[in-house]
Amino acid sequence: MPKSRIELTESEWAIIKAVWETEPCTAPDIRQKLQRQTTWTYSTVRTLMDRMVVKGLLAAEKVRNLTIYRSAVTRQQAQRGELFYALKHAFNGALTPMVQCLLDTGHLSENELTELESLIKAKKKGAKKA
Amino acid sequence: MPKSRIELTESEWAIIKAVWETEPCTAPDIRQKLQRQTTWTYSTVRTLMDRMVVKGLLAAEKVRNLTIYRSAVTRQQAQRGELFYALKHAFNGALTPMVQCLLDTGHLSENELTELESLIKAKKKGAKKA
DNA sequence: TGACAGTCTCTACAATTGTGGAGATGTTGT
DNA sequence: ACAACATCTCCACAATTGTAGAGACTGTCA
Repeated sequence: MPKSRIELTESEWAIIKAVWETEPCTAPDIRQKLQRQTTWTYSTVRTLMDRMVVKGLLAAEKVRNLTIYRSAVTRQQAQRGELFYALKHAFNGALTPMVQCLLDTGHLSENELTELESLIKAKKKGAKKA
Repeated sequence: MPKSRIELTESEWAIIKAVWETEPCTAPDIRQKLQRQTTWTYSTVRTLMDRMVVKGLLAAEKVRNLTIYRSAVTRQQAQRGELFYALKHAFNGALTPMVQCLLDTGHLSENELTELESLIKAKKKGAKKA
């Protein structure tokens, strides 16, 4: 049961996404990976990653003089954290208005809408069984 | 077209929600309103609100020695900002996975699911017309 | 007309976040 | 053995965020 409330800053999101795709990895690896999106120096990346270790978002391990990083939270966990944050603060925990807002705002194609419908249907079926 | 990217901290959410419900209002009003949730002093509330004015989240007006505040962004705008933040960072902009996550995580009753279905249906219809 | 209560202004300070420089150290090819 | 390079460690500093005290100002009721 890792971390109940996960909240990431924009920079942290950038880092952890790169880590998920690369782990196990080093700070230089991540810097490399983010080269297109940011101009962060090694120091910057390193500092961010070390702070994330302290927060329990990443795990670090020393091998000789190398520091190997791994994620300490899954993508799902992080996604949920973000979603809950929005849900709780912006929508006072009410799901339906949130989805409503999503529908109102997003430019959804008919296909996507249909897809959502099937998601819900599937969910309904699952719920019934359980 | 006010503010494109709206992002609020937890404290700011607390404040602006109170403002939406009370505006026009003063800092003491808001402090009062938040009494149950926080133990903020007048100074704290005031500082927060003034900073929000600088950011364009609130508007302030002086009447005699009173400072009257109003929201400068609508609830919708703020909600969208929060939602987009999550959407962009946690889900790389992909809506369907986001809804998926919502469904997976939230403990939705059958009723709520049905409600969501009708939302989508309505949306579909609207989209067709447009 | 003075004591209060309510409000304001100004200032401060610690924690977090964003960013990165300087210099030490370890690794390797020649 | 040394130059070149990759990586690390340590430190720094500005901006933002959370939190609030001290003291000035004003309107009001006895």
